[in-house]
Amino acid sequence: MKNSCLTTKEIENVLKSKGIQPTAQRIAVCKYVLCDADHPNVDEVKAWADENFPKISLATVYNTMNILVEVGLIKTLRFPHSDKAIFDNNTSIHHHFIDEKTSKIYDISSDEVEVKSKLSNDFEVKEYSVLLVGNKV
Amino acid sequence: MKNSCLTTKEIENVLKSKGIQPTAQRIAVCKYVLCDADHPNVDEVKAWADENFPKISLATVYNTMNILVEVGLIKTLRFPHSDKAIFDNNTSIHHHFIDEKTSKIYDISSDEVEVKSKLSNDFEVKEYSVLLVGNKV
DNA sequence: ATATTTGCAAAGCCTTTGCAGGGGA
DNA sequence: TCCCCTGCAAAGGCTTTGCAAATAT
Repeated sequence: MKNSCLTTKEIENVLKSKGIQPTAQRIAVCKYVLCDADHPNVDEVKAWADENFPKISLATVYNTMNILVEVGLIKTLRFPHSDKAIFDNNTSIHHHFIDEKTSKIYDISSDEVEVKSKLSNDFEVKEYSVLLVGNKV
Repeated sequence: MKNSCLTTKEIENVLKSKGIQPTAQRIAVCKYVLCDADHPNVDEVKAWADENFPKISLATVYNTMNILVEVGLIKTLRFPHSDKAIFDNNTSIHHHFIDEKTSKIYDISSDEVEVKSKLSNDFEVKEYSVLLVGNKV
């Protein structure tokens, strides 16, 4: 579940609307991260950028990902099986299934897994997500 | 939701039953981690051990935690807000609520949050847990 | 002209590893 | 005795930071 792919112009507008200067590096990263990427970590973003952009440093990739998280265009995920941050361009409520063997992450829609809270009112829930672990056949 | 506190003898037996040599350091760590600890990270385990045990190295703490995870006495958790591993001595199905402001983790029982999966059969779910984020008042 | 961003390298955490010394079976 | 465990220090992986040069407004 991703944003449909955006043109360069559209990415520029998205960034500007969030108060982010649309530099060439940031646009390049966004092209991948907001469109084609599927739960990438920083290495994957860097690898894609190295192939599709003249020059970008790892520091700039980190910097850009952090900015995108700050303005809410993407979210950071962390799962027990890895200490690397993983990024998700789907910022609405949904869940994740991780294949034990391959570590591949599958997005699971809210329709597919239903969560009913009976928590007392002193827990003000702002967001939630289910992590499912198992085998995908 | 924790194991009720165990005597040294009981911890020794637990470790032996898992094929782990009950050394003094391991017993000390277990006293904290299997009983009193509430979602500790390694630093907290080390700090506790420094106060309650003559001498233990950070490497041994890491080593012991990894062993406890391997034999299933505890589980590793990771949450988006921190890159540190967090350990949970409750190994049965339950959920977690994180207070946005304090980062305190609350255990949520399966009774309090119900999960219903409508996933197709090619997702073989072995375990699952819900992460809730918000404010605790 | 001014402020922001980039790239590089260094530094900072968290965690693992190598190895010599020590202790338990 | 032999093997495993511990502690220390070094190394490794991920991420952030400092700063000078380059770029954008």
